[in-house]
Amino acid sequence: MHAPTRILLVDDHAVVRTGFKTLLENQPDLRVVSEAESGEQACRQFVDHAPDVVIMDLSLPGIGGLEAIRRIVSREAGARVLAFSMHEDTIFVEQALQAGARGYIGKSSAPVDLVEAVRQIANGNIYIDAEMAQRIAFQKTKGADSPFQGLSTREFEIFCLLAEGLSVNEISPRLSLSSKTVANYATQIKAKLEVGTTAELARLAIRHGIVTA
Amino acid sequence: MHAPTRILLVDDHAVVRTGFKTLLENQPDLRVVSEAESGEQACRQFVDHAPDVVIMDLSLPGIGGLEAIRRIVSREAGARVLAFSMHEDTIFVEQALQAGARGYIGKSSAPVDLVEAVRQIANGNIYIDAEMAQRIAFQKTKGADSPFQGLSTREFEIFCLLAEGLSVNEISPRLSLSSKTVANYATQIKAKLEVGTTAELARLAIRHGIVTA
DNA sequence: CAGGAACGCGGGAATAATTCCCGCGCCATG
DNA sequence: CATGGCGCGGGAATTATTCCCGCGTTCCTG
Repeated sequence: MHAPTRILLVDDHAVVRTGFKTLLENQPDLRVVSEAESGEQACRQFVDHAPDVVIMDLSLPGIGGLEAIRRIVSREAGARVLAFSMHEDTIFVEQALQAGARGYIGKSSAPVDLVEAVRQIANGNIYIDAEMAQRIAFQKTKGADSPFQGLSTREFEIFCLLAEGLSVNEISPRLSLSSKTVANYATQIKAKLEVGTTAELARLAIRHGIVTA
Repeated sequence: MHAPTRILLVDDHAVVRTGFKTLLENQPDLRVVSEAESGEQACRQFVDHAPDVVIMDLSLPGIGGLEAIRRIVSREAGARVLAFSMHEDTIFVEQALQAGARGYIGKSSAPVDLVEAVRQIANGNIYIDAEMAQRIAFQKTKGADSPFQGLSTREFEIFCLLAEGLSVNEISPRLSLSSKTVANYATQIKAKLEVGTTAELARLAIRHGIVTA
């Protein structure tokens, strides 16, 4: 029997944190040794407690979860971080893994998956929410690394203006184009980005830092 | 000793639900008798189990939490619903109470507050997250208004869905409304918020934390 | 309790936007 | 030099949006 896996739990919602903690500590091989409710705090707790696994919510106040992961991993390259997020967008998974996380569980994960994920990560493996993994794999085959790479220059330009909230009829004079042309581009852009509405398009742009909210 | 308070727990995140349940059932006087992960399911579970208290997440798939509260309360005027949300904007509290909720706890609530809230609601009292209550009170005195306070309940609900990227034709079946009605609301909402496009509307919503990017 | 105002809902009709399909010219790349 | 992507936009059909209207309900308020 090994010593229990020591966990640092990071989430800004106290109720969620408590729930997670209770859930994890029902397992004899897991122990929550520390909690944090912000990215900054998480970094400090990490150096103080040197946990085996960090469970990190991605949507944190202050520096976000992603930045916190980045800082932790840059300090300790072998750090084992399990990212958690309510968001179902695959971009968060990719971002988290990019930042150095070893695993990801999402909103649709069953509680048992959380426990399993922690064990896998503790053993040095990676664990990615099955549904998310599938969706990412699917996207890769379609060649969509960054969703915007598929856009041509003109398309991207118009995409930005749409995301900023301009209408087709505001864009066309600005670019000295027919409104017909801009409308056609807009249709094409939405198809390429797989969004149905300009609101979705705006959110996508904001997520990627293309425009500010 | 009374019989334990029977609770219906509604949240679409399985992990959160499990956490809440564990937390609640550590209390001898509380019992989770049923769970639901969508508004529709919540309505059905409500009639099936007639719980003493419903704990309702406001951000649900399908019909939202607000709509679910409205349906439950319209069926059973005395229903005791405790609204819960991750959002920190006071507008959600106001909307939830408007819809018929008897209480509200927010993201910053401590676990003990959740338990306390349930007990208060079960006793027929109301319970509003202290921080939220203060902020609302403060806003009232200040006359400091969020641009959304001019929206009616229905308008706000549709505003959220539009901001999330749903089209008029996706919203109308979800709320059991004519697409004509939703389209009319959309026009009205854009006029009230002084935006010309749904992309602007989405950015506005994101800026105010109504929806996430 | 009557009157008014705000809300929720949706039809009708005109207008505007979106979409699909098409063609043209350009220019780079194999 | 042909092939394919890009930029540009017209035509036509389809949808969406908008403005205006009415109806019923509810909730005050005088």
